[in-house]
Amino acid sequence: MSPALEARQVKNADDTRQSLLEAAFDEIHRFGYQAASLNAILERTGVTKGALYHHFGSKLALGYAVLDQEIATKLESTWFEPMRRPGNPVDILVDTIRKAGECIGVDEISLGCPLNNLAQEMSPIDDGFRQRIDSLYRRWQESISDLLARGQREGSVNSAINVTDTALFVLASLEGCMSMAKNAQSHDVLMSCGEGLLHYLENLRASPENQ
Amino acid sequence: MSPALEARQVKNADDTRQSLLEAAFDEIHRFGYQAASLNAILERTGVTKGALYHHFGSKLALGYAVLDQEIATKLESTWFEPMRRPGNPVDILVDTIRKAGECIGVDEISLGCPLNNLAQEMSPIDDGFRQRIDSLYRRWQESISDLLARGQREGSVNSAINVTDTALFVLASLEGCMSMAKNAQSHDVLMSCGEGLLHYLENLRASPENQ
DNA sequence: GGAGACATACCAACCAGTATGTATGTTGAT
DNA sequence: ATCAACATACATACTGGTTGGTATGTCTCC
Repeated sequence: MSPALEARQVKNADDTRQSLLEAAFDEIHRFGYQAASLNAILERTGVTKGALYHHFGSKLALGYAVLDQEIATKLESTWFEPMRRPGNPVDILVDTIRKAGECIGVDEISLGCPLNNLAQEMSPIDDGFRQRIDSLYRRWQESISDLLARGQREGSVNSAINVTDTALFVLASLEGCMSMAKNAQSHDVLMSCGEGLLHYLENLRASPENQ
Repeated sequence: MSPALEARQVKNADDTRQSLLEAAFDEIHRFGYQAASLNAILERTGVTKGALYHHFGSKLALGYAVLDQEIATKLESTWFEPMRRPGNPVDILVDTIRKAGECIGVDEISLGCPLNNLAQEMSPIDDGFRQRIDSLYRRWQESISDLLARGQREGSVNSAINVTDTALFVLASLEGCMSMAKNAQSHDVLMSCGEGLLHYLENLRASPENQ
């Protein structure tokens, strides 16, 4: 009975913590970190300020936790994990990008990529944010470069390209396309900009005579 | 004597206004629009709050003025104007990008592109900002697509590409490269990411047999 | 004497953060 | 088995500081 009670209490505490993280993610996604209001987060969750400061020592700690937990897990499931699956690397890259682009709503488009939002806002003014964002971008870049490197070993990706630099450019273009679509608030812009990226990716395939 | 005195007074007023615009640009560039402090701007310029509200009706009006005047003129001189000059279009594009990348300091890199910063922060929460930013991006895209279209007419650019979509992707990649470099706070990242873009631009040239 | 170009003093709203209180367990000694 | 001591997980009320904005006064130039 003791472990059951303990489990229930712990789960309730974890629930409040999680609901705070989710509300904070949304608030930050909408207004940015600096303009995010703790009071607004508390109002939406029904949690009190005492509870918030029990779980997170400061607004900064809450922001870091949003990055480390909410944003990192979202990236893992929609980008990193699909890219580890077997298959033709360029096909996988194209599929992952296309799938991410297709299943996104107009409201999500206009809110933009949460990671890029935080990067643009916080990296120049807080090194804690910057380093956390940097490590996530590095993992993202590595997911792509690992994929391309495998393609080179298997002969499906042009062996002349530098996979590290190419992965960086692909990631930059990806974020750039989302930025343009965000400001235009247009799914069409995302798609026609994405077409440019997909066209670039096709050029990465090994030319037939080399295969 | 009368016109001279008038000129001096008018010039003083214009000077105040201009120094407010410049300080506001810098403050917004550093901290974003929402976190930009009017008091900080006043402190740096030595202008009083009464003077600020004499020239600008609100913080929003000041923000719009920074976009319409400061940012727009900077874009014109470093991007739009060079692209209207005669010469091989792809060469011009490459030169303009390379030149912009070379003469930028590390501190400017970590502050990022002022237009992109404002776009990411403000476009979802204020339509006045969004529309102004959108029109600037459209002019930027047009500068590029006009250049590419001229190249197609002159036979130096691959006639198969859609110049509008290509210009959009080039612009997106450009902003993406600057975003990655901003977060990495690294000139090297800007350069190696920019190499990816320049490599893409080379593919836009008309293939020899078609010339 | 009236308009342009400020200067000074002030205000209500909001912000992150804190001090204090409390209800509910958990634990260890008797 | 019971009770004191302690810890967790909050809840309430408050504080000092900052924010954008305004009301009013002043000085100069035409």
